[in-house]
Amino acid sequence: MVRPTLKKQIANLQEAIKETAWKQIAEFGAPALSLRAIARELKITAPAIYNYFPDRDSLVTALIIDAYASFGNCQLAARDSFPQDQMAERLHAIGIAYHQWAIDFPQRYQLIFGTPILGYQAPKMEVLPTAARSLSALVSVVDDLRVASLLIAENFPTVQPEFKQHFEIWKTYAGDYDIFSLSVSMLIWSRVHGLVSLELAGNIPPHGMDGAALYRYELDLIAKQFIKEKK
Amino acid sequence: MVRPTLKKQIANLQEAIKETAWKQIAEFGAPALSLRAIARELKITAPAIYNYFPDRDSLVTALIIDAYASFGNCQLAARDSFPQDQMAERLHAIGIAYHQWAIDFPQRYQLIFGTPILGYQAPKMEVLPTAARSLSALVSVVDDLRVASLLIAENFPTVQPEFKQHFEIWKTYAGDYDIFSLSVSMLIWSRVHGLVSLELAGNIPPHGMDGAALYRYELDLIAKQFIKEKK
DNA sequence: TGTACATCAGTGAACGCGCGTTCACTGATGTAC
DNA sequence: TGTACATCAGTGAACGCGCGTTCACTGATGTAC
Repeated sequence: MVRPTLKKQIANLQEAIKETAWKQIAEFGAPALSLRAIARELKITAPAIYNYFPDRDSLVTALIIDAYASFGNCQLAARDSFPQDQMAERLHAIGIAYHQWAIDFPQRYQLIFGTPILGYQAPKMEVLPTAARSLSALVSVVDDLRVASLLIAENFPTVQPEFKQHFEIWKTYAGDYDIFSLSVSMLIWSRVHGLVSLELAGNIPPHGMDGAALYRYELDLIAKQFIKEKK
Repeated sequence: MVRPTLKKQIANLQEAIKETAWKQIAEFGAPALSLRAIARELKITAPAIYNYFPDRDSLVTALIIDAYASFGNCQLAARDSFPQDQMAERLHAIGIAYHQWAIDFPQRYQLIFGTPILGYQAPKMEVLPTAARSLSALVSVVDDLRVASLLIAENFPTVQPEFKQHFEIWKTYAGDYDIFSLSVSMLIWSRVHGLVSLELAGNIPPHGMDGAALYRYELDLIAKQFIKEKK
């Protein structure tokens, strides 16, 4: 045999399809993701993709799950770069890693946390476990802080009963964490997400103000507002 | 004349096109906005739209400018619902109005502050004045607080020179505000935006936790961190 | 080792569809005399 | 008041395009004997 078989020209076509999809999303946006364009770039025909994904939506779902997994691995690795009793350091590491991952993979970030794609509904059962795991790094550290009595609580208004109930629902997905830890985690997440998404959208106005510097500001402010100094 | 003329069946076609466009964006998302679909709904032919907008992109630009204007009017009205010396009340009103506008017009919010549409580049010169005005309500109140020595400054790290330079650029667009006021405004905006965009994307996880309640939490925390109590 | 056969990844043609944009046109409107 | 005419908003046909998905197929692979 002189020429290599067609099959082996691309070792792992399933992975190649996903990689090419990410490239296209980066260039044209997730809503414009096109099976034919992917096939064209991989020099295969479009129907070949159907051997790996039953339809376009299931490819998108696979991309979303991959993105959550990559993000979650990154968060957990950051957390575990400090021992469990250095919670402030862990929280800071998670924060920095969050920003860095978003800057490194803006398309992945937008796909899982940005404006949802209308006309596409992610199947909850498939996506939720990976999504919940990805946020567990943050929640676990906040909960460790609470257990160590290092969370500043006095600033918080009382949790309304109705509000409490919603958190109870969340707990069934995210694990049995304390309500207070969950609400603090949520606020930290939203602050961090706010800056990151403004930066990714180019709204740190205008002309490339230093997003990373502003981000470090905010991490400090978050720590000051929520964490007691260790005695 | 028995039947009305074709012209007068739709009094203001330009406005009707934009309204229909918003409806379609709400349903299918901005990237899927289609001139033919708009025409179909208005019971006109697609080329008729070209009498009002030279191409698809310029329609999108018009929608963006309208959205900024609506948002800006809402912000300024909220600010002016209290006299100039009640700055904390003004700030709170702006915050509440921000959330309410986003909930009332989620598509408009996503269009101007959400994931940018790849393949569409808004013409800066046309959009910037309206965009800058829309954020001026917040910045002006924060600057009033600073002038009255009611902004808490001690928590802030020193502004780096390079960082300062970026703000100088921004000032040429947003007005001649103090650098410190601008950076505080930016942080307030990002916090508020973070919660709102998580809520709009359905990421206040999961199943409709009370976004408005969490939002009021955060407004309180923002006020506590940035505003001194009046003596 | 050599032949017959089942497997199945990838092909190529075809389907019906919607899109933005162009173009020459039509026909009601409103003005000028 | 009545006629001729210019205006111009909206029409309808056509352009070339890309899309997701289906289907019967082909031809290399690897196995069973």
